[in-house]
This record gives sequence, structure tokens and C-alpha cells, in this order.
Amino acid sequence: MELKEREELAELLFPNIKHDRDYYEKMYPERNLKDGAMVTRFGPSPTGFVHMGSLFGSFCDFVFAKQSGGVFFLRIEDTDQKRSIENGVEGIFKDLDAFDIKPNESSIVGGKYGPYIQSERTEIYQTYVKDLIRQGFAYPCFMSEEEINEIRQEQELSKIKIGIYGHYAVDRDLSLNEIKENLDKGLEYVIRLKSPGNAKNEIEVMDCIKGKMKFPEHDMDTVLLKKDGTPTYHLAHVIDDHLMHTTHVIRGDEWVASLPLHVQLFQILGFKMPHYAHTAPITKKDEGGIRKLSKRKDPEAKVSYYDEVGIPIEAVKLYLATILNSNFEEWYLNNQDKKIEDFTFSFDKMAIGGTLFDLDKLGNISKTYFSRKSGEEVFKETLEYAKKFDKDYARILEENKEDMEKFLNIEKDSDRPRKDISKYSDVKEEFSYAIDELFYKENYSKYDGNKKFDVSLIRSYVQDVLDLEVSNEKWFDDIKEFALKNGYASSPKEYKQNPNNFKGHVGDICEALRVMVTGRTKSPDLFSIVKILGKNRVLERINRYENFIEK
RNA sequence: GGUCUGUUGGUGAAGUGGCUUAACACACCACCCUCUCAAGGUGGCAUUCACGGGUUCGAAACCCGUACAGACUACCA
Repeated sequence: MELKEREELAELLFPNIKHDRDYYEKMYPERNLKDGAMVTRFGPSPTGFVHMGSLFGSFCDFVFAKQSGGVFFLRIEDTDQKRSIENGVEGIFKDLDAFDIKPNESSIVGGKYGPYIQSERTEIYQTYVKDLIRQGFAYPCFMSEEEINEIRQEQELSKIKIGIYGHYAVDRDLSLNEIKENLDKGLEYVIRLKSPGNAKNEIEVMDCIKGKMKFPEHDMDTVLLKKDGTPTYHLAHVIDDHLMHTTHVIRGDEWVASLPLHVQLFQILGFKMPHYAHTAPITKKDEGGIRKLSKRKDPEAKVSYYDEVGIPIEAVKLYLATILNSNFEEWYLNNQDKKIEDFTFSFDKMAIGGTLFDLDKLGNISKTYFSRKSGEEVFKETLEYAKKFDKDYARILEENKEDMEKFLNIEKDSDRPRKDISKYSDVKEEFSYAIDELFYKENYSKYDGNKKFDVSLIRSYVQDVLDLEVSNEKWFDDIKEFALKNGYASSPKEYKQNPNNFKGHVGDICEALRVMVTGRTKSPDLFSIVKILGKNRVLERINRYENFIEK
């Protein structure tokens, strides 16, 4: 087709497109940023929530833009109606916000390079496609779905590359008259790329994470505009990231296969290429083997899961940081007082293969997080959690604030704080003995009851010996003395040496008291617990224990 | 089938040709400390880096082949 005909065709196909490329090029000038500043973007579909993989991606975008003094923007990629749900955009902003990932530009906060919603950019895409038609790099294709399916089947059978290319691209050389006839018949069409590539040529693409990659040149007539005039991801990506001046395209590595296409589009359109960084998927081990974390099968893939289960957001962020850069973990271990933002992340410390999502490790990070918080802080955060997911417990917490904070502070002042809580919901379970209401309800159900303890012995200890005002050492000396007086060894060692001389050892007395007071054989420091409860409540619990074993 | 990319303990990984007797962290096991638990301490957990060949004085690292795994192969993103 001659240039003149192509111009006629362009006009025929896009009569409503009045602007030309220059109009948009001027509208979105180069960003004025310092050297090395990265412009990154996150482009979710409005599916209503963010899943772990996207959270990881947006976390990268955010971190790299921030530490380089650049810009991170959020672009809603809603070119496929099927993927959109009502209020889907709000859900995404909500999830990101919870993780403190705040875009500098977006459809909500605005920005000079908008609109930040692809469905509002149709004219822009069509302007560039119109130009491509004029240049002979794109054409309308009238093939039906059935025709394309037949071609695919044929290609599958003969085991060759699947797609519309070479002689399979039957409409690529239609004459202007043939196109007009089809249009007159009212046939539906898409706009395809008229790929100038040859698969025999090799191209090389540099990736910030994966390094040099070689591919055969792209030679397929990929769809650019769908029959409803809406762009495919490929076209939208190239045009948007050019116009919005993205410097680093950070995205999942499911995209590397279409890199040759994107490179070609950048070349044809005369745009400068951005840097690419393709991140490894987050995977999960399944009976079938290792696979990508799936939002349908795996609850932990949903970002909201952590909120519901009660794992602090900060812990999830720390975990994300440890899988983002392999050297983060060690750095953080040596710089516990620093924040995630103080660490300098780099592309070359990112994993190339997939990363198995490790809930155990997350749990450990979370435990450490809790152990470093004061009782007051843990109380506050747990209360917030309970208000959302366990209203009744929230009420109980508020009624017992003073006591609870004391319990949560047990053994906090040492440099080896306890690590027994990994999520907010653990607090209710772990500290049920801290609150009379819960403890009475529980009524020793947590104790297996194999051993029956001597109630009168423990009662006499509490009444006659226990002094809540003394130091921990004195308390323990007293209990040892009490043990000896009553025929128990003052240490397990002593008992082991002469088991026949004693009824047991101090540990047994402590165990008895512990079971009566907490309803379990394991607990934090006993004296601390007894001190907070006070003598009366301790005696009350001893009575309850007595009733319990008599039944 | 094709195109890419990987493969270092149970897991995440460090490693860029001699400093590797393979770091570190999680998990697990044992012991120590100890009134229980948690924490902490000590040690164990890859005689070897998927396999086979090559290059080299020297290879987990470089090259080739094989196997396996993953991603993509849409008018989805």
C-alpha cells in the first residue's frame, strides 16, 4: 500500500482522532528529576484486592523510587472489563495503604501525567495506532475466532510456533479496496501489528535482575487494539510508560516472554526504552510440586489474610524485605534499631529463580517484632485487632487494660525478651489466665489433669509464706525453704541425687501453683503472674482448682 | 511442540576461578542453663554445590551436552 492509501485508511479507521502524536509528546514532557532518580510504576487490574505477588512488586517499585529520590505512580490497568469489579480500585488503594505504600501519583492523588486509568486513555492509544497505520506498521485484521482457532490447531499438530505470523497473517497485505469492502459488510476487526521482525535474527535485552537475555526477534502480528477499540496490555504498556516517563519497569517475570514484542514496539514508535527488571515469582510447595502462589487456592496469597489472622503489617514488610534482597536479613539483624527504609536495596541482590513463601519464617519475624514491643504497645495493637475481628475480646481487654499491660510486660525488661506471640490472636490464647472472666470460662480445660496436686499444701504456702513485696530472688529462696520444710528437695538436682529422700522438689511445688493459678503447666515467670493477680485472686483460683478436682 | 529462565542441606540463600574444611538466617535434633515454658548458650544437620563431559596448575563458580523444574505461547493482564 502506498503512503497515500495508508493515510486514507488511517482516516477511515479513526475519523474521530484529531490530535497527532506531537500533541501528546508536548503535553507530557520529560520529568525534571535529579540524576539516578527512578520512576517506577505499579499497574494492577481493579480486581478489588492486592495479592502477595503484586504487593511484593509494588513494594519494590515504592522502595526503589523512594531511595533514589524518584517517583512511584499507580496506574489502573482496566482494559479488560472481565477483570474489573465494582469498587475494585478502592480495594487496591486500601490494601496498599495498609502497608504504607503511597504512590506519588495516581488516579486519587492526581499528577501531571494522567489520566492514571487506562480506560480513560483510549484516545491516546488510538492516536498512536493511527500513526502506525499511516506508517504501515499496523493493519486491520478481519479474521474470525474460528479461523484463528483452526490455525492454532494446525500449528499444534505440526508442532510449530503458534500465532499469527508469516503466511498465517492473511490480512496483513489486504488492499485498500478489500478493506473497504469488509468494512462495508460490517465485519468486525482488530488492529494488528505488522511486525517487521525476523525470527532468524537474535536480539539481546538487558534485564536489571536477570542480566543479559537473548531472544529471536519478534515476528508475530500481535493484536494492538481489540475489536472494541481498547488496547492490549502490550500497546498500553509501551505508550503509557513512554508518556509517563517510567525509567524502570519492574514487573513479574511472566512478562519476559513478551519482551521481544515490547522492544519492537518501542523501536517502531521511536521511543526510548526503559530499563526492565523482572522479578521472580513467589511460589508455594504443593502435592503437585512447586507453583506460583495462587489467590484462589492459597489464603495467604491475599494481603487481607494477614490482617485477619493478626500478623502485624510491619512483620510482613520485614519478610518482604528479606525476600527482596538476600542481604537485608543480616543487615537488619545487626541494625535492629534501624528502619526498612534505611537499607539500600539493589537489583543485583534480587532472586532470579522463584522464592518459596515461608510462613514459618514470617512467624519468626513476627515473634521478634512482638518481643521488641512494650506491653503497652502490644496491648494497643491487639486491642485494635480485636475491635475489628473479636469485639467481645476487645471489650474484655478494655475492662482489664491495667492488668493486661502488666502481663504483657512480663520479662520484657531483660535483653532476652520472650518470644511467644506471633500474631494478635495469640494474645487471647496465651494470656487467657490473665483475666478472671476468661480464666473461669476456661476452667482448667487447658490442663490435661493427669496429676492431682496437693491443694492444702499450696494453700498454706500462699497464706503463710508468699510475700508479694519481695524480690524475685527472695521469693524463690522462700519457696525453696518452704519446700525443704515439707519434705521436698530445694532443687531438681538434689532430688535426682537422692530421689528416695524427698516427696519431690521445688519444681513440683511451682508446677502445682502454676497449674492452679494459670491452668497450664507452661507460663511466663510465675512470681510476676502471682504479683499481678494478688493474693486474693490466687486463693480464689486455688479454691476453684479444688472444686475442679473434686468433680 | 516452541521460546526464555533457573537448578547450592528440610526452607530462604551467601558465593563473580585459589581466602570454601560452602557464610548467615529459619526449621529440626541433642546437650547446657533452668521452678515450667519462652529466650539464651554449645554442638549436630550439604565429605559437597542436579548429572555427564570439557577448559584450567586449580571449578560450586567458565564452556558444552543431558535431566528436571518454572514462566510464557489470548482480542487476560
